[in-house]
Amino acid sequence: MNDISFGKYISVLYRYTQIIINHQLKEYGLGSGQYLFLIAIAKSPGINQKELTAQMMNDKATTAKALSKLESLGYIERQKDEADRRNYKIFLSDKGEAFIPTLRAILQTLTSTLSTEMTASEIDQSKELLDKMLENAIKEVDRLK
Amino acid sequence: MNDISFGKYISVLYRYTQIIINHQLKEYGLGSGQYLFLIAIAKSPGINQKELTAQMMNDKATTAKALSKLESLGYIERQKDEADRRNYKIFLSDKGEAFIPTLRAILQTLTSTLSTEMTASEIDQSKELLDKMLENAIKEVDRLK
DNA sequence: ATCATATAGTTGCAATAGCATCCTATTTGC
DNA sequence: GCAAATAGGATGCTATTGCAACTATATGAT
Repeated sequence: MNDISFGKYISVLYRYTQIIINHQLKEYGLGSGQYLFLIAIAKSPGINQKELTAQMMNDKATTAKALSKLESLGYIERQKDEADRRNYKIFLSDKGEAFIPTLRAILQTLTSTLSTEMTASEIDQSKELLDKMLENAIKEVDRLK
Repeated sequence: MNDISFGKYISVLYRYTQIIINHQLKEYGLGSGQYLFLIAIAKSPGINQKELTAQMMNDKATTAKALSKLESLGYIERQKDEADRRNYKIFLSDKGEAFIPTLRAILQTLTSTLSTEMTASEIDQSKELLDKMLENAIKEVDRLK
């Protein structure tokens, strides 16, 4: 009946959500590669790139590039950590702070869009199941490294 | 409790599954960008690129590039459709046919990995919920175009 | 029959992302 | 105290992907 593999579901869903988010962020000069970093920085002002990389679960190179773009667009500022000059402390700029509510609204809209015609309990279930799959994927990737 | 957005779940899960699949396909010269095409061609020998693009839900350029790679690696063959010389008919080569069982096993392993510690009914539910989200995403993307 | 339009596929470009490597600053071991 | 190892971050390269523009073939309206 439903013989579509998880691999395909995840791939298509990812690419489609990218298209939706890119479309909504375009007018702010941002793309799908940056918005999750803004959310994370808003939650933890002064965070460094290593911690951001861990939270975002990506490569440190990806973090560096996303932050470069956010900095050049004026959404964030990087301050050398004088206590350990290998680190930067990352903060939202005023422009970044001002954008956060808009961004949260955009993300809320995306969540609503994806969960159209789903009950609250189905939404919870979805997150739980995604969470389980993600945990399994993380363990497998750890095994590979 | 669980305030991770769908956007982040989907993004991380996609990237991690890519890492897993890339790792498993590496020894065959393939990457995550090609394997779903092989599955689709195995199911519909002689399919053309437009139909493949529709099934894969991606851009026709992505299809063209994936098929170029599969062809240069010897997994598929493209025959001009003499009835309409704009089309190619896509077939698996002998090498491609021979690889399909291996590929199916790899995908089965991925599915098993992702669904570790999930009951059969949770797996079904996951697919149903992914399916709903995907339908919603498709509708939204249609709206944007 | 001809010319406009539509369609299948290709190519160029840009964005995202991971891996490997490099650089500089810090820490550790002797 | 200094050499070696480690750590945070940057850079180069490659793969995947989407969009836009292009080519070549086919269809349709006049």
